[in-house]
Amino acid sequence: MSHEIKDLNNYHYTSSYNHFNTNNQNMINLPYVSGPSTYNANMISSSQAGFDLPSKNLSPQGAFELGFELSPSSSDFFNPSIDQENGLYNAYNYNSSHKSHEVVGGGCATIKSEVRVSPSPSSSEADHHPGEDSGKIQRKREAGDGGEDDQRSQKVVKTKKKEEKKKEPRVSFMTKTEIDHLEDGYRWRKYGQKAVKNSPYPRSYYRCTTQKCNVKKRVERSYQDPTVVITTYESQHNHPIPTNRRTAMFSGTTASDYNPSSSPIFSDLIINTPRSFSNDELFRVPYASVNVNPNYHQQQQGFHQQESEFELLKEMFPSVFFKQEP
DNA sequence: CGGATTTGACCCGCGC
DNA sequence: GCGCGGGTCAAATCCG
Repeated sequence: MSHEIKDLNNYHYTSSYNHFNTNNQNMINLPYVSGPSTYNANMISSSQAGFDLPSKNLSPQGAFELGFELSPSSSDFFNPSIDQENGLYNAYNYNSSHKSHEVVGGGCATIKSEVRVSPSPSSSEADHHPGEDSGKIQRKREAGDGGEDDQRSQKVVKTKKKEEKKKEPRVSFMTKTEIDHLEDGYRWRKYGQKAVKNSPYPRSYYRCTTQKCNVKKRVERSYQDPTVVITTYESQHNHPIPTNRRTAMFSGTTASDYNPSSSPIFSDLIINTPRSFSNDELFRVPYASVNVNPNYHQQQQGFHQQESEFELLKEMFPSVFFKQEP
């Protein structure tokens, strides 16, 4: 069955931000909000948001704790570190020494659907992400081409795999929704499903259907809170959102209409400010891009630091930042 | 009929 | 070395 919700108004809504959803998805206020390591902690602080957090989450790291408890694999994705090699998130001035205090830095966060963004480096030794797709495919192909070269090929592949693993940015976030596969504007093909240890809920594996785009995402439901869906994106899209997939996120809201402080959307989404990522930037800049010219190629042209930061975010969460033209 | 999903098999890395 | 768990493949199946 297709997971597309073609008939729903929220078709274009991104899963992770489905608190914007005006349709009936049984969205429930999430009592915790957190950002990830890099974006995260500073962006959203659950413990200070005044939610009715479970007692176990009352610590500044409450949200993280929940995330880590969800599943062993999930915890990897919330690893609050950064890939210093690819430097992908360096723009956020992340300092790993702050990782245990990032959440503290936040102010008030009000959000209806939790957004846990966690660009996790794959470089960590503890970050075990076996089975990198490209590597496997290559391995199989090479193995099939010539038997004598198998071992040598495999060694090369293994090396490549390690290198690739180090450079795969991951972003995880949790969404309170009953929908398993949430729309984010891109087209995905499900290529696998596995049972998750200690969880009655399976984990689904999706791959971006766009050619030459090796972005993958995993979707699993928290066994502790079945209403929470954990989505993990791996790598970045190298293409714009498919044009036939329109993001209705901001439909009805024009550039002139938009006001972060008064918007019914963002009035519920007040995210803490990362050290190098202010609220103003978080919302104003993307909107500027959205409303002025949501063109992918222009995204490619990061003119300064702020924009480059948003490029990453926009790629990670395109449907948050883009309004696709009809 | 083409594309998406399902699902069992397989591979790999890691821990013991 | 072996077992386990995560991740992927690919044939079968489903569906519009």
